[in-house]
Amino acid sequence: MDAALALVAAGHSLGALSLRQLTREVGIVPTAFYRHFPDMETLGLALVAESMHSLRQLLRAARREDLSGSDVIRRSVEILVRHVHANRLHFGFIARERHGGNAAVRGAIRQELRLFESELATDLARFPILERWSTEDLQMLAGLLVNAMVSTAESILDAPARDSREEAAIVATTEKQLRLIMLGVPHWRSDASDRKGKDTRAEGA
Amino acid sequence: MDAALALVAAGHSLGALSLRQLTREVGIVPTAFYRHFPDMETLGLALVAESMHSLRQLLRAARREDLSGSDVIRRSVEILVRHVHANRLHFGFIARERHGGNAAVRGAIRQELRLFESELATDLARFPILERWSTEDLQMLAGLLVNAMVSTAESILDAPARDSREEAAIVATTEKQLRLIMLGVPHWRSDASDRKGKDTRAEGA
DNA sequence: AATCCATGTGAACGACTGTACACATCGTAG
DNA sequence: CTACGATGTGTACAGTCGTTCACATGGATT
Repeated sequence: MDAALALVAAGHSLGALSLRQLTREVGIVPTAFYRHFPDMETLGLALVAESMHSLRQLLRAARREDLSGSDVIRRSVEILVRHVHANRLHFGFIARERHGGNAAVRGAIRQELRLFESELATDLARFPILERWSTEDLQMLAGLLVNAMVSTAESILDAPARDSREEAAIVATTEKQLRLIMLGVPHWRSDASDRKGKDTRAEGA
Repeated sequence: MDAALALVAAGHSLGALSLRQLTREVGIVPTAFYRHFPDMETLGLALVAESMHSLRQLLRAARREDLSGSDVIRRSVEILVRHVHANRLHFGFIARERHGGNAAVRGAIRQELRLFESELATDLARFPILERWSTEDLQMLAGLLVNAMVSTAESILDAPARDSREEAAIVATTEKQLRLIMLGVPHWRSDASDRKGKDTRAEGA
């Protein structure tokens, strides 16, 4: 599995990765692959599971820290960046295969990401400002945040080298974006979402 | 190029697409490929250019409509959805290859997307609420919006069928997210972004 | 009418691919 | 000590791959 992650990080998508290449990298003979997985697809699913474990640890790390201060955003992003670097291969794999190749792998990633959003949503519910938010709205917010998170992670991974100036710029922009999102939170009214029908459908009383 | 788009949409990433497969789909002999492109990579770059043209037309369509009303968001998302469906293959190609395979193709897409963000930023500048925003802040906002846009497009493309209930849910969530972002805009103060250094660096006067 | 250029063809090559099968090795549980 | 299960090896085969080269064709330019 490590070899597969390394090769995927080196440029191939999982679908373009040949069984023989993989076993060559590991140092075993091609047929030995079948001792461990019946399929490349099965390998892919295993890698999804492993990578998602890394992602969950990100949430757990965030939970451990006390994020109640005024610089929640800065510290959250910092945790994110640290974890992306510590698990480069896992994050890279998810980024690559999220829309890339095999349908089953793609489906697994999508489902896991949805689950991840739900987890984040329940964490968000603990913040005083979000106390009164409905579950759906929390989910919506979580989606927005996960989205920003994933895209930041992808940008960092694409950046040429660690500790580059480019990475600092990415982080700064992400922090700004999160701050802008959070500025809207106190003024949010969920029911405004149903107003879009007000022109076409009369609403009595 | 159409055949390549079709095959990529059918599941292969561009890197996993074989020259022979492609020419088989077109109905010509493998060697005839070289009459048009020296490389698969070159084909990829051509497809990036073509697909980006579709994206730009999205902006142009948005400019044509008068978006000054109170339901800017709803109508913008509607334009997006319409264009995604009208150019399924192009959007799908970009989504797939953005983090997928060939490094050159990936680089081209990233660069073009940055350009696209800049275009959107200058369009945003025309809105009265954003009149006084700095260029960088506009770029930041544009990045956030493009991000949401791209991710919405990807979700729509992954949704099972057109006109599905799933798609309606995606659209609704996206509209909510955009509305939340826009709620923050009136309260934005750019200089707050530099406050993060206030602990470590003394700021006189 | 003669010529050229763009496009497509066909055969051929050596390299790589996935997978089947019989066999080797070796740590460990009985 | 023996037997077994897990893991790896070697050989083999038929299919696909990218790329080469000489050749065909047919519409447009002269």
